[in-house]
Amino acid sequence: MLISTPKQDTLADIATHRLAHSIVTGELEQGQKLNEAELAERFGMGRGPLREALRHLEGMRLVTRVPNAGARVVVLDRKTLSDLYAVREALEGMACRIAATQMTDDEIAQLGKLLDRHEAQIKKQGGKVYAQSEGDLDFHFQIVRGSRNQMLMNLLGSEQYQLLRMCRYRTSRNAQRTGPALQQHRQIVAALAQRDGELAEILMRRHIQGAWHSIGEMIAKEEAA
Amino acid sequence: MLISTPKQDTLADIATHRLAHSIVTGELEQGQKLNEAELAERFGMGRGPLREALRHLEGMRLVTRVPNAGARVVVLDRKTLSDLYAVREALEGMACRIAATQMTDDEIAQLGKLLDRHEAQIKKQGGKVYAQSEGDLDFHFQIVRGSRNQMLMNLLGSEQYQLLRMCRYRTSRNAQRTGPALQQHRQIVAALAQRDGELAEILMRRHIQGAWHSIGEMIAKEEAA
DNA sequence: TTTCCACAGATTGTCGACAATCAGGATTCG
DNA sequence: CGAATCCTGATTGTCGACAATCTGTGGAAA
Repeated sequence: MLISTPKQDTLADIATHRLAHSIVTGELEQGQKLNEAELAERFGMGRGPLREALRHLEGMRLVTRVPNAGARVVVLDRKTLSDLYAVREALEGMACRIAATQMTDDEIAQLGKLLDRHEAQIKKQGGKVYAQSEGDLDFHFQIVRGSRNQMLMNLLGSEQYQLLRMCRYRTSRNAQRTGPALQQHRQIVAALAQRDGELAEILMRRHIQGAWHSIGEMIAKEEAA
Repeated sequence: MLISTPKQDTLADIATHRLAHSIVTGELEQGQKLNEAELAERFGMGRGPLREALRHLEGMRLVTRVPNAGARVVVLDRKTLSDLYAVREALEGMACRIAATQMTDDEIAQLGKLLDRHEAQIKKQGGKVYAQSEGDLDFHFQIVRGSRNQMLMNLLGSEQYQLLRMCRYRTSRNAQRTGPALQQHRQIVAALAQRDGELAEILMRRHIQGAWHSIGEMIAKEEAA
C-alpha cells in the first residue's frame, strides 16, 4: 500500500489517515464543512485529537481553515489541477532523469513486471479502471523512489499524490486512457533500461502533458454543466 | 514580509508562527526536542493549542514526531539539502520559463529595481549579508509569483522556503557569493525582459546549481569538523 | 561486577467542561 | 415594506485534570 498504515498510532494519527482517505476518495465532498463534534463522534474520540488531525491536514493542504469558522475540504478547480500537472511535469521529469542513473537493473525489471500486471488487468476487466489508476500511481511513485531523492518522494508521495488521487476519483468514472498510457509507460521503462535519462525525462513530461490534456478537457466539459 | 503575519489569529496559529520562526532562525537547534509543557509555558498558553501547532508544523515538515516520544526540530543534513536544491532547480526553472510569458513589463521592471537596491546594499555594508540573503529569497519568490502558479507559490513560498531560510541562517556566517549571484540575477531579469523563457530557465537552473555547489562544499567542510 | 527487573519521575495522549465567537432568525424602528 | 439590531443556538477555541507510556535509576540476584 502506498498510504502509510496506522498500526499502533495515536488517535490523532488515525483520524488524520481516515480523514485523508475520505477526502481523497471523495467520500467527503470538496468544499464540505468539517464539523469537529460530528467527526469526533463518528471516529469515537474526543475533539482534541480530531483538531490535531485537522491541523495536520491543513499543513499538507488537504483542508482549509479559517479562524472561528471551521475547516473545509480543499477544492480542486481547473486552475489548481492545471498548476498541479505543471508541477508534476517538472518534478517527475527530473525524477525520471535521475532515476535513469540511480535505479538498479533489478528495480527497472520490477517496473516492467508491474506493467505486465497492468496489461493483464486491463485485458481481463475492461471496466474496472480504479485498480489501473492506483496502479498508474504506483508506477509513477516507483520511478520517483528510483531518484533516491527523499524530498521528491515526500512531495509527490504524500501531498501531491493525495491531490492526484482526489482528481482520479473525481474523473475515473469518465474517460480512460489506459491504452496509450500503458504504451507510454513501456517507452519510459525502455529509456530507463538504456540509461537514457534525457529521453526518459522527455517521455515522462510528454506523458504527463497528455494526461493533463485529456483530464483538462473532461473537467472543462464537467464545469460547463 | 514574506512570512504571513498573525493579526487576529488563534493561539495555535500564533504558536505555529513563533515556532516556525524560531526553527528557521536557528534559535531552536536542529534535532532539538520540543517539550510541550515548557513551550506552552513560554508562550503563555495551554498545551492544547501548542499540540495543534506541532501537528501543523509536522504537516509542513518542519518538525518530526514519533508517537509517545515527542516532537523534534527537523535536521537538515547534506543529503536533504542536496535533494532540496535539486527540487528547487526543477521547480524554479519551470517557474522562470513560465514567468517569461506571464509577467507584466511592470513586474519585470520592479524586479530590476529590487536588484538595484540589493546592489546598493551590498556596496554600502559588505558585512551584513543577512539582508541580502532575505533579499535573494525575495527575488526568487517574485519570479515564482510571476509564474501565476498557485501550487508552485505554496510549495516554494511556504515549505521549501522555510527550509531554505534555515539553511541560510546556518551558513550565512561563512562564505558569500553575493557578487556573482547578483550578476546572475541580472542576466535572468534580462532574459525575462526579452521574453526568452528557455534562456531564463537555463540561467536560473545554472544559478541554483552554483548556489548548491558553494553551499554543499561549505557543509562538507562543516561536517568534517 | 554485570545483568535484569521494578519503581519513580517526567512526558505525552486523551477527555470533558467552560469561554469566546459566529450564523441565522425574530423583532423593532424608520 | 425594508433594514438594522438583538437574541439564541450552534460551533469553535481554550484550559485543566487524569490516564497511558516512556526513561533512567537504583537495587537485588547470578
